[in-house]
Amino acid sequence: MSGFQRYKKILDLFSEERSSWTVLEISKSLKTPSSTIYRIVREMVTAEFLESASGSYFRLGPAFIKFNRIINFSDPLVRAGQPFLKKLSNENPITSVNVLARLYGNNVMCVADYKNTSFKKNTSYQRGKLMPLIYGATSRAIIMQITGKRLENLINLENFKSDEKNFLKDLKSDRKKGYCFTEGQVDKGLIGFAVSISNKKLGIEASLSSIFNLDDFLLEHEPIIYANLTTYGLLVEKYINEIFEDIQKYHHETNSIR
Amino acid sequence: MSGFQRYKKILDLFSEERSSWTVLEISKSLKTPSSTIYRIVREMVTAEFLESASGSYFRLGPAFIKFNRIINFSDPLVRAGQPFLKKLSNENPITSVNVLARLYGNNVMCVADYKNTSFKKNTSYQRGKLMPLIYGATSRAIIMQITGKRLENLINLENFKSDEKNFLKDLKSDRKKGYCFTEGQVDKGLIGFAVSISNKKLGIEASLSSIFNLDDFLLEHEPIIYANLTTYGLLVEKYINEIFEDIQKYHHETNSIR
DNA sequence: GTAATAATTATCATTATATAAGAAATTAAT
DNA sequence: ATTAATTTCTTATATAATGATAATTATTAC
Repeated sequence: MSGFQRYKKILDLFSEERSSWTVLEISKSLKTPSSTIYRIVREMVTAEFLESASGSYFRLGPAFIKFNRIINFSDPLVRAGQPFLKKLSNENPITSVNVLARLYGNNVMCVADYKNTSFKKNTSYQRGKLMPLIYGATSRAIIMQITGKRLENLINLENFKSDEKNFLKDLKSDRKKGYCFTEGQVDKGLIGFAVSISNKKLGIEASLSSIFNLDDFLLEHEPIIYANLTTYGLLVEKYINEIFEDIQKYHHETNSIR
Repeated sequence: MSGFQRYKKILDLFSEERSSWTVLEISKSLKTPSSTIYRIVREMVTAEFLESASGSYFRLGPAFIKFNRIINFSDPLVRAGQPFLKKLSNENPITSVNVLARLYGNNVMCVADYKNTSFKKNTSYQRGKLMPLIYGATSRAIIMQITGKRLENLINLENFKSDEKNFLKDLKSDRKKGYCFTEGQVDKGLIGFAVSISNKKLGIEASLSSIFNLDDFLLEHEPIIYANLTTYGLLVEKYINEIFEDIQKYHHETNSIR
C-alpha cells in the first residue's frame, strides 16, 4: 500500500458501529506489521486525524470537525441550500424531513438536513450519511440528471434483481416530469418527493427532497409539496450561481493582486 | 516533506476565507513543483478528501462530512454533551449560546453548540471553530484543569503582554471556585460562564459554557446560571462514563469472539 | 470548426522514504 | 518486585516519491 491510501485504509476502518481501534487490531485487519501501524498512527495523531483514547484505543480526531466546518461555511451547495431547508419544512402541509443530498462516489450523501421537531420517526436521512444510489426519491432525483456512459457505469455497480430496464424507464419518465416520488424504498412507512439541483460549472449533481410519514399524507397535499420543492429547488440553484460568481470575483481579485 | 504531512500541508491551505485552490496556486504556496502537486491532489480526489470544482479549482471533499458524522455519533464527549445543550439553553434565565469545547492542539475547539433562536448576535462559538487558548470562560475552564509542566508548555506558546502571573493566579482561584466567568474577551458585548468537563480514562479535557449578552444580564441571574452549568456539567460527565463503559463492554465482546 | 492556450497526465532517472523484523525501552498489571 | 504488554527505536533493503520534461487532453477564443 502506498501514498494516501496508506492513511485512508486506516481511516476507513472507523465507522459508527466501530469507532475505536487499537494498533494491534488495525494491524491485524490490514495485515500489516504493528510496528508500521504504530508509526502511521502516530503521524495521524500528530495531524489530529486520529486521537488516542483510553486503553490504547484510537478514534477519529478533531481535524474532521474542523474541516467539516470549513465545508459548511464554504461549500456552495451547503451554503446555498442549508438556509432554505427550514423554510421548506415550515411551508410543507405536513411534518417532514428535508434533505440536500449529492453524489459521493457510488453513493448518495446527505449534506444538509432539517427535521421538524414534530417528526417523530427516525429516518436514514442525516447529514453525512451515505444512501443507496438507486433507492428513494432523494437519490433518484440525482441520478436522473446523469446520462449516457456515466449512468451506465454507475448503475452497473448495482445488483439489480431483474428490473433494471424498468428502473431506467421510470428514470426517464421522472426526468420528463421534473420530480421524483418513491414510497418506502429507504425507510418503511415513509414517502419521499425530490427535485434535481445542478450546476454544471461547479460540478454539482444534487437533489432537494422532502420526506413524510405515509400515514400523514393525503392526495391533496401533493400539489403543494411539488410547488414547494420546485420553488425552493430553483431558489437554491439561483443562490448557488450567485455564490459561484462571488467566488469567481474573489479569486480574480486575489490573483490580480499577486 | 514526507508522510502524512505531505497531505496535511495541502489540506491546511483550505480555510473559511479561502476555500478553493488551483494546483498552480498550491504549488506556488508550498514551493513544490506542480507535477508533484498534481499527483498528490489526484490521490486525494480519489479518496474524496478533495474534489474538483469549476475553473480547475479544488475544494475540500465530502469525506470530511462523512467522518464528521461518525464522530458525532461516536465521540463520547459529543454524544454525552450534545443532547444537554438545548436543555441547558432552555433553563437559562436569559437567551444564550451553549457550548461544548475541548483542547485541540494548542487551541480550544468547539465541538457542539446550541444557540437560542432568539439570540441575535453572531458569536465566535460555532462547532469546529478554533478558539484562543487563553481568552474566554470556555477556554479557561479547560486549561484550569491542566497543571504542571503541561500547563507551562501550553501557555509558553502564548504571547502574554505582561500579565502572565495574574493569569495564573486567576486560574488558580477559578480552579478553587469550580467555574469561570469572563467578559468580552472573545466577543465584545458578550459574557461567558463555564465549568470543566473531564474524564481521565478517555483523555477528555473539555468545558461546558453558556454565553450571554451583557445587556441582558442581571446579577440575580448568576446563581441560576451557575446551578445550571454545574448540574449539567456533572450530568455530562456521568453520561461520558456510561458511554465509556458501553464501549469497554463492546470491545470486550468483539475481542472475545475472535 | 480550428487554432491557441491552459490543464492534466505520463514517463523516467534520481533521490528520498517507508518498511518490517527484532531489540530495547517504557508502561501497566499482578 | 516481577512479569507481561505496549510502544518506540534501529537497521538494511525494498519501495515509493520527486521533479524535469514530454505527451495528452480540455477549454477557450476566433
